[in-house]
Amino acid sequence: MSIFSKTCEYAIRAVFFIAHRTESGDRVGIKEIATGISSPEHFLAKILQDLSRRGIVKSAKGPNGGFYMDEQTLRRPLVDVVEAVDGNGLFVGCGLGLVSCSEKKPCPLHAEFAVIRKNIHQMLVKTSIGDFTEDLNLGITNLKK
Amino acid sequence: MSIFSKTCEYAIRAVFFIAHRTESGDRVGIKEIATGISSPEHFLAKILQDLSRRGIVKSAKGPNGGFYMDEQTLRRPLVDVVEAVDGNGLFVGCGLGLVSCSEKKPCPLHAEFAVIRKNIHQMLVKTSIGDFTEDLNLGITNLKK
DNA sequence: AAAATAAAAGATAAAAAACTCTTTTATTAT
DNA sequence: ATAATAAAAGAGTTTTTTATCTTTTATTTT
Repeated sequence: MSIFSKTCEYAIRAVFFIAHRTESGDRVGIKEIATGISSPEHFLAKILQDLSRRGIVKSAKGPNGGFYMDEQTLRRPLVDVVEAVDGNGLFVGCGLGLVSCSEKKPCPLHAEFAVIRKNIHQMLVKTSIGDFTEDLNLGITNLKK
Repeated sequence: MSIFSKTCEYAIRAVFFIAHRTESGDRVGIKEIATGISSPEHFLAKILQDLSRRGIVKSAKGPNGGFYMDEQTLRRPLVDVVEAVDGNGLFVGCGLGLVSCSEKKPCPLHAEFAVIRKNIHQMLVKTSIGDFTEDLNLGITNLKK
């Protein structure tokens, strides 16, 4: 198990990649993104179609088409990407899978999980898609394999 | 997505239940555990077989048989249960799924995830299976549905 | 020894997640 | 208008996870 689903990992890596490649305003094709983040091309295509429908990335068909981002999408918090793909199960909901778990009727790990869930949520709310472009440009960080 | 797999959620709930029901030293059957934690009986049986092989729970066949725990297993940290079922992917490994991600060649969220992973790990190391028995006995916490 | 009990083991089935391939639609450039 | 390009959409397949059912093995009680 990892924190995010595979789909969500690809989604986050893809939006980082697009942000980093479209600062100048131009577009980047699915093939280039897929190789750039080491993901299966057609599977990623499905994911980006979905993110596009939800307005998290922009896309254009035809020659010189591809995926890109505008100032507004670059400022969207990471939590928007995660929620679009994996839903909010990571932030709400019981760590032990109990639907009835609540402050009143808590599971044994309720308090412990509250802290962890809050940490994850805050991290994803504080960070925006565009925040990571500079380090990628500088080669400090990396999205491949 | 939730933090743990369904299997792991059942496993944790089951060990809590067994700990809580076997303080007095007696054994509890798979049927009783399954209804006590709202899990599918045969699926849970598989999980407990595995935990039993790994020494995380004890079991005995035949009349008056069932699952139980001794002092030693009650003191084992929760992380042992999680690692037995879900592996250590939650504590080690990259949040974005990059196998090559490291301090030297980090993914963009490397630092952010380091904190979260450490939180989760510490929580699971600090808490033991037996730590939750009292609250369950008092009816403060709950393992059903 | 025989019957009853309960976990272990084996074999299968259903559902969800991950992944692939093909066709269609929109856009641009010639 | 035509050809070329690239995403969108549709229709699968494969793998993993979750779940069920049946048979076997070990243990206890009578």
